[in-house]
Amino acid sequence: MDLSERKLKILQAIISDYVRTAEPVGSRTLSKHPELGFSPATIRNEMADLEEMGYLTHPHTSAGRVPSDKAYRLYVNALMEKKELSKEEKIVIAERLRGTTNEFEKTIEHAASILSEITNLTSFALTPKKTEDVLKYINLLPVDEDTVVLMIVSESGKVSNKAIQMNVPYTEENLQLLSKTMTYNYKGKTISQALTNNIIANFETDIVAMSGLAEDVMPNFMRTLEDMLNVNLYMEGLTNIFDIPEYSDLEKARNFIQMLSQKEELTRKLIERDDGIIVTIGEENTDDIMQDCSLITASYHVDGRLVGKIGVIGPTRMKYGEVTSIIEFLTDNLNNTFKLESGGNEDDD
Amino acid sequence: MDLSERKLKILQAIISDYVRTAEPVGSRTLSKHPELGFSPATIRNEMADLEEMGYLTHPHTSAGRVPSDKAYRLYVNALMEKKELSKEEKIVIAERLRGTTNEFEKTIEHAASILSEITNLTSFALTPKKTEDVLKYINLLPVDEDTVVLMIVSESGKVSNKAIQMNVPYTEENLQLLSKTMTYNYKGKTISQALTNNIIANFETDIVAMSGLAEDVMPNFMRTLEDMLNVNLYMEGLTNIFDIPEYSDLEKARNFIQMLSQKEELTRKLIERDDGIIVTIGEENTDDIMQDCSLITASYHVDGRLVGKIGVIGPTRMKYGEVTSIIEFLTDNLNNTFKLESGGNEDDD
DNA sequence: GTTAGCACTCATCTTGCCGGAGTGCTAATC
DNA sequence: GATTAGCACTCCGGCAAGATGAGTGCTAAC
Repeated sequence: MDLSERKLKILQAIISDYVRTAEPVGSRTLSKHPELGFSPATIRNEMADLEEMGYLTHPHTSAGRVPSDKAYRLYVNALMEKKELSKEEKIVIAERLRGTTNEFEKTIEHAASILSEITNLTSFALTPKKTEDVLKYINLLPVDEDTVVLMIVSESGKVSNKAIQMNVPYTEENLQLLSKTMTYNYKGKTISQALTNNIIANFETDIVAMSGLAEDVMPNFMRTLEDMLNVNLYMEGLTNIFDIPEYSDLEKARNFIQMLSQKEELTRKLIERDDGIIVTIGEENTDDIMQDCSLITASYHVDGRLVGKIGVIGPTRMKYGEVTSIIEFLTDNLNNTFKLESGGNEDDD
Repeated sequence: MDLSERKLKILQAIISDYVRTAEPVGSRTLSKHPELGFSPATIRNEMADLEEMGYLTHPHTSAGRVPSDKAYRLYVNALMEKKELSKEEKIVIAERLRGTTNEFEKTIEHAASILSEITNLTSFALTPKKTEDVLKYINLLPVDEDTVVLMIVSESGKVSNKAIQMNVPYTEENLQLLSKTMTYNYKGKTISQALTNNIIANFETDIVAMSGLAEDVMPNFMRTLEDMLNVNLYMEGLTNIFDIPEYSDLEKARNFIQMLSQKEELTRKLIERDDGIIVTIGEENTDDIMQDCSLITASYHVDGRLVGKIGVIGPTRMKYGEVTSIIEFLTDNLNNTFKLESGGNEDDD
């Protein structure tokens, strides 16, 4: 059941009108489109067909047509033209992104805020999950009698640490030995590899004198590794939702904001999305609560290895072409930023 | 112009009714109050007086009376009874607070979430500003040829660090020397003292060999100290606002949420509030945007020295007595938690 | 000083009406 | 056979009129 050229044109016109105005589109309005030289009646017939095929719906008998999720899907897959950003726009975005401090987290946060400003949608950005980050250096430092600081440095320049309360007395020598052993065992391993490889077992047999020390240190080491995997979620333009007619209903606005307030859950959902630019439209979202939203996410890369996410969430009625172009440009930009300038010059915390 | 006993009683009844129902209170309703054995007409006269004195307002002629901010202020200062929490409530709260992991930040976050749940308002919590935190130990650690990790440990157990890209080559010996000098100079100083006391000047004259090193390190040291002063703002129950009749207007809800989205600004405002339980009602807030909100904040202490904030924000029509009692109990609880268990057992980040 | 009574005000809810936008169907037209 | 004009029909949204009811202010009586 292929769509005729004409049906496609009509569908496209309906989508573009509806996206612009948020009003159901009628046959008369459409017949005035320059590319559509047909009378309203003809268009009505075509629209009736399109409705039967599931591409359009009808809020009520005497209203115009509204695109269905299926129509948006078709649009995104086939009809949509990616809007190439103008030179000026590109410059503005690039400038604003570069204008930030060169702190990693701040740059990400800023990218989200730019995105929400340009698209007038709610945007978010997720810092990379450091599963693939490689351990470089582990050290244990004496602070006072019963406190030792564990420090872990990774290739990406991230430094993590934890103050450990020691239950057994330690000597500086033992501490150094343990540091070296740990570095020897874990250096070059990714965090996720390290997490599945607890070397405490070896200690217990190998070096009896250190087993007590290791028992104090290793659980903390593991927990710190886990902490290193934590990602930050930045969100911007939450109140943009109030400008969107679809959410002029208080109950809907509430649900939307409530959904976005559940940061842990949201983070989980965003992380598990595939890489690249992914568009999910309305019902395609597995989540009940997101059934009338569309979500566009993209991944950016740090050092070509760590993967973060950035994207927008908004009503199914959104400018898919424009938004994807912007996100694409933005992630390209981030990829470059984090390729060239990356190194140890980033911040912990 | 003192208020008669009777006027006070009437005012109190109006406030308690209005807080409960969110509806303007009429004379007939009031005359049915058990403590108010007067006819509606008498009460009307008194209400007219109270209105003249600025304690009541009138949405329109044929509506009941609504308390003004001035009335709430009087209520909070003199009329309100602090509601002593019941044993069960106390136990529930204490249990839930204790049930969290013993990570500092998580506990604070959890406290905010408990607070918003119990009060049905929007709550927030601010981690302590560490201005008064005392430096304990500073170390510089070689990582690779041009990377050094700066580590700062404070009395409160906070460990901060920063990977530094070195522009000049270093020797391990120099590094140690600099570490020691810095520790010697800064140990026992508070962060705010340290920030106003850049010792780089001394280096340039004293130890020429190290001046290059210090020039690389010191700016990073200062920046890290500044970072250590950053506080985290947790917010919970943002969508509770939608349950409050005052905010059933979309525009108002939007403004409220927009205000709370500006985290930096909000943080600043909260920090600069006085310690102890502070209630600001409606117009008392210096901020335009908060003129129809009331804000209740309290401070909690860590180690008796560092001060954090916790509180709620909601409509001026709120249960001041109940809320302040809850906040008081919660901060007492936090104070105890952070007095006994504090030490080095907290997390960075 | 207190209260009953009464006229008056004003918001809100209900109802009915009308206009406009848009549809579906049929018959005429190209 | 595809296209179009015409027309009856549907439904939403806005508006006005009227009814309702809560509450007030004032006056006069208790």
